[in-house]
Amino acid sequence: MGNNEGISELTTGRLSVYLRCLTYLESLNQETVSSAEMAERFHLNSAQIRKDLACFGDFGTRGVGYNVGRLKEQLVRTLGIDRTRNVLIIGAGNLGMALADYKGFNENGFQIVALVDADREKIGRASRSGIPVLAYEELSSVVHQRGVDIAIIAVPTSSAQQVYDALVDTGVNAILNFAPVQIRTHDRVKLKSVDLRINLESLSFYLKGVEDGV
Amino acid sequence: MGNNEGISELTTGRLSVYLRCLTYLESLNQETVSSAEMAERFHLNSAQIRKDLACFGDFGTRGVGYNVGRLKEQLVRTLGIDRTRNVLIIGAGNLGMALADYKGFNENGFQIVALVDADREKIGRASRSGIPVLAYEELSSVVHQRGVDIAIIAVPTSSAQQVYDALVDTGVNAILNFAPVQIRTHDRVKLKSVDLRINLESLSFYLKGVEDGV
DNA sequence: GCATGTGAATGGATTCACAGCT
DNA sequence: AGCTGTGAATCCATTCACATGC
Repeated sequence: MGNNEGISELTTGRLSVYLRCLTYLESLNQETVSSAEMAERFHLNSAQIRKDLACFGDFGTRGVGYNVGRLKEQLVRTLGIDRTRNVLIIGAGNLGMALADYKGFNENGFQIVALVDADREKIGRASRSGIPVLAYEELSSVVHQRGVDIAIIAVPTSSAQQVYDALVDTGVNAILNFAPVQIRTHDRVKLKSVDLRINLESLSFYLKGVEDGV
Repeated sequence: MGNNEGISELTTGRLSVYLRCLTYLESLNQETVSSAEMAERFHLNSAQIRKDLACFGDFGTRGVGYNVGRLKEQLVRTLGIDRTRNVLIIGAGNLGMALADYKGFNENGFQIVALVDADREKIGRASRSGIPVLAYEELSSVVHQRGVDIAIIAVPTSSAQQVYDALVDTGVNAILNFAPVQIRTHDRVKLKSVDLRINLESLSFYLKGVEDGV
């Protein structure tokens, strides 16, 4: 089925965290782990771990805990990264190029297949690790020919909305946006935004509290 | 004073969004805006806008709305970006370099003062826009001499925790982390993490639902 | 005995709905 | 008449605490 209705993003975000913890435990050759031990080691809450995992099945054994390798496999499947996700980056500027070569984006279920850019100068080049820059005009055919599952928007703010709209038209279902704008979204397509500026401002707000508070 | 206790991060994140919306409205020379109009235009909730703003004072006028310029000024002050925040990036790899030249990090209250790296090869160079790469060994003196307010961790996962600890020792109060690890935190220091991998996995989870659901 | 899985309880955040001001 | 500011109501997430099963 895929009854993932009613699972919050907070929960799925934590699944990613658990997966990472399990990978670490596996590297230590640990066979079994209890929710209490995981909570202790990685500063999490044991009840929350159990509840999150229980959304997707009964993975544990009462009196024993969870089998590290098995639970990890299970999470990989739950997160849908047992198959490879092809990723396309729109915008071959500083950020786009850096993301293309980012390790975490090119392993364990994800693969950057290409970048696209509208700048003639950039087309035909490649990132350091050899990921090619293609023509933005060819967006639609790139998406289809390379089987793109996820698109990353790494263009300037001013063109982010139109890139988003174009991507929706190509039929891509999931988009990660780095441009600091309030995108006008389309229902079918899942959008996640990483807003670097908001993070900095949040830190600034905290600093102000420290400064003014003393 | 600075009674910012009890203000959630969700709220401050939205303040950043409102600030951006107001900047846009200002560029349109709009003098006044109601919470209902903002909600409509930018797909927000009007009651939430009012409640968020009311945490920091009575900025609006009943029957009229909010004065765009005045509210914007107010938010800038509330977020503590009326003064300039000096930012230091640790790690002059692809990501660090890209962030150094990122526009949003070098305007409106933020300024990247330098990068530091442990790699002798990189020290002495500069980013495209001319931000210098200094020696990681000099971390503490760089922080003090350049008046660093915020540090950005852009090093590989394996050294993130030790960089975090070193930063805490220098006395920096706010850190933005890009390494995908569960950092063991220190109370005094505010940490925000941007985990790119979690975002991709969340999109993958969504895609799995679409695929399996049909 | 021990740790999971879960209903019940708590705690937050969002939304509603209206009193109060312009 | 119109819109803010806010208590009350609702919704969602986290945590507690224990019955259940190994």
